[in-house]
Amino acid sequence: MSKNALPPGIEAPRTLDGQLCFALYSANLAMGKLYRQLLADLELTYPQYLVMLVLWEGDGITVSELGERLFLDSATLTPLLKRLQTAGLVQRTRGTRDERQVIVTLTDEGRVLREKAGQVPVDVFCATGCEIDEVVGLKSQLEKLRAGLIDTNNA
Amino acid sequence: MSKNALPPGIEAPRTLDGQLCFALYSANLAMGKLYRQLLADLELTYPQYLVMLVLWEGDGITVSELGERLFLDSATLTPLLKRLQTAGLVQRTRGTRDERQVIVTLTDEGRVLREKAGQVPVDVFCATGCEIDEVVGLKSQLEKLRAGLIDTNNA
DNA sequence: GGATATTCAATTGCAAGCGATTGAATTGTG
DNA sequence: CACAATTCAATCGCTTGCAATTGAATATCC
Repeated sequence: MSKNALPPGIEAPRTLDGQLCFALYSANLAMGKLYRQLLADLELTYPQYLVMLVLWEGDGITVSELGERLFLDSATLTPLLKRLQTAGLVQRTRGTRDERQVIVTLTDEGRVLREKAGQVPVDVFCATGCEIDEVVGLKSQLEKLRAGLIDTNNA
Repeated sequence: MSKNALPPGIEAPRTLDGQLCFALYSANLAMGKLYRQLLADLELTYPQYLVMLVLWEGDGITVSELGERLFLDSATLTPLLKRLQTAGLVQRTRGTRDERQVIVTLTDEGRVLREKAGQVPVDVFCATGCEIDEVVGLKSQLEKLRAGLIDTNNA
């Protein structure tokens, strides 16, 4: 059962540019391209940067916990974390209490990288060409959308 | 030169959840998962569906034109179009006037699929859990963001 | 305790997405 | 006309992202 219906007289869009999904899809692609440039110096990809953001907030967490934060699963995270480990930014150790778990920890090098990454959010904000209020509002609208979509997916 | 700076006293966010990029990234992932479900019957992936949307608006266009609409390049589109061709939805023919170009045309089967896809946008709207006004506003905000980002990328 | 179910990370196979390059066709310029 | 520059699609190599499965460790239930 859907929460809401289209109001009478309103037609669902049939064109690419009429769709919310495409605005979301293409804005996300554009954001990814921006980050690729900004992260080139750090030798991080965009998803790798998101993982590092979580770890900079607090490391020593499991792959599952990382996945819950990022809405990703082990099929995506395991190879990504191996690459971060190869890059020397992260350590992966089996949990002692529960040997099924893998605990992800920052290396010193990984911690140091945080400083180098400090300018990235500022540069991103500048690149948006939006006012701060717009960015804040857009973020919360996207979070609401995400919540609605996830809610529907699990219904 | 950036269009705007952070207002004094406002700090750039350092957390994952403080970032616009992550809201965008994760909302886009959630949207992709929804579309995967909705498109399963049609045996289309999400990007393939976007390509079909363009072609349903008007086919007989080149790979480049498709790429301009979708903000994708041939490295992404060529393999995708080959899969659509294998699926019998699309024809690819070298241009006669300019043999560098490849013209993408719908097959009858591809045209028929349009009807089956008619319910998708309605279902997506329902799944958002948002009001129509919110969706419309969010779409235009995302388009503005996209424009700003692309503008910056090409600066 | 022992069988069963669940949880966790890893793996496989596939489809994007893109930087970089290639080769062919066309355009532009002298 | 000839030759350089440009355009176009295709290709290569790499990194996501995910459904489905696997195997090991743990939890649950009788």
